[in-house]
Amino acid sequence: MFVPGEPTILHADLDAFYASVEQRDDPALRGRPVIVGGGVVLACSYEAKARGVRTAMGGRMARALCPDAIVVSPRMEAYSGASRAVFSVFGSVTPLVEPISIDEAFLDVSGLRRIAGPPAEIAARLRRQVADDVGLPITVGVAATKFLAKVASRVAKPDGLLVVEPGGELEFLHPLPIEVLWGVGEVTSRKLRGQGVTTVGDLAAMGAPGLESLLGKAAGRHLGALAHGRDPRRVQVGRRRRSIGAQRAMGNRPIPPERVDAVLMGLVDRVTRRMRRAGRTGRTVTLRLRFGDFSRATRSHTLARSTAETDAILAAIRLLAQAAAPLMDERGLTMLGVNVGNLDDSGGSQLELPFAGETHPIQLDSAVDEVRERYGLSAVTRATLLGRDQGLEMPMLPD
DNA sequence: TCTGGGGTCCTAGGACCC
DNA sequence: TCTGGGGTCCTAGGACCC
Repeated sequence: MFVPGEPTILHADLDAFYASVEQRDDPALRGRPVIVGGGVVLACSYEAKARGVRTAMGGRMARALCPDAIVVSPRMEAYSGASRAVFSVFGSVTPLVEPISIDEAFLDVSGLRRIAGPPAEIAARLRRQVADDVGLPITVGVAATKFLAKVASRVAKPDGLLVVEPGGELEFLHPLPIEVLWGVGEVTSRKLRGQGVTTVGDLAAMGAPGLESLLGKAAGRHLGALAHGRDPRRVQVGRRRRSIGAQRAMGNRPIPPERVDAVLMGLVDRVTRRMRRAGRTGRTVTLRLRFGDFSRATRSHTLARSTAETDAILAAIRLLAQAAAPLMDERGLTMLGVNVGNLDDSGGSQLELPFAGETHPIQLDSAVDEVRERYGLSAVTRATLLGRDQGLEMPMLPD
């Protein structure tokens, strides 16, 4: 049975984020169909969506649907800058912010009624402030649970605000198509529709045993609960990433065998740099492959110790690639990816000191001394010599 | 229309340990 | 000589999300 609760969770979601940033920065793009990305559509403005263009669609089809669209290359720095500005607005509303991606987050405003007014007012102010400070449209859903708040923002898009009032949750939820449920993608949708289940209400009426036998235990249980409006998940602050990866696709052209090692070196370098910058180390190294027929494969290996060192991770990736070579020959390789998971903290922030010329253990020692002089003896927990390109990495104690 | 790059979580089998 | 039940970790694959 569903127990209605106070709508105190906000789901804030920027509208057509990349495309909106482009329209903000170039007045000539405003009011016009804008597509970000060339080969595939990374994002598109609502004017383009109205013509049938969708995220992840092939560029050729997008241009066919909307020949007058303006296609722009992505500017990732502009988007992360805009994202930081928006999250700083979130942070001014409440410290209880759970980021979900570059352009959306949950906010828990349950304790703020006395000082900031009811959630609906907080949400309206938040939207105004993002518009005024950052110049971007944002939609906010407000409800008693994360899931309902997320559905509310989806229904309210674009540039909207929707509060799911207590007691009205199921009335709001049950007429909606099953695809609004988090966890219903193409495959699950097909399975459910095959059973005549098309709305969330249908799914709620289905009962746990049928659902679990159709979709598996965890997924069945999860979706059954959501369909009844049950979602006990709290807004979590300070969640950390569990894996870091990079990949490289070559369209439908195969990657020649003699290029594989060079691509892998580039990917490993990208991943390990990002790991060191984030102060993370990892143990499980995964090689991801995609082939001409769009089948996929992964090969992974777990190292004895957690690391962010380029050499150690590259060595593991090379062994995996060697073992997978027959597969690549057979099916024609079109994508290579490198992932490091099983992420640990390496114990705080870290410092990279680039050296010109050869690195040497003595330089490491003097660098450690220098850091200790500046920040105290306990500042350096570990120092690693990473080789000429990487300089020094020194995980520091948290501050 | 063939399909980018970054992630999360779940399942299932096998190895290994107690 | 044969053998239980429970737990953890690792690997591979798959669905899904933005």
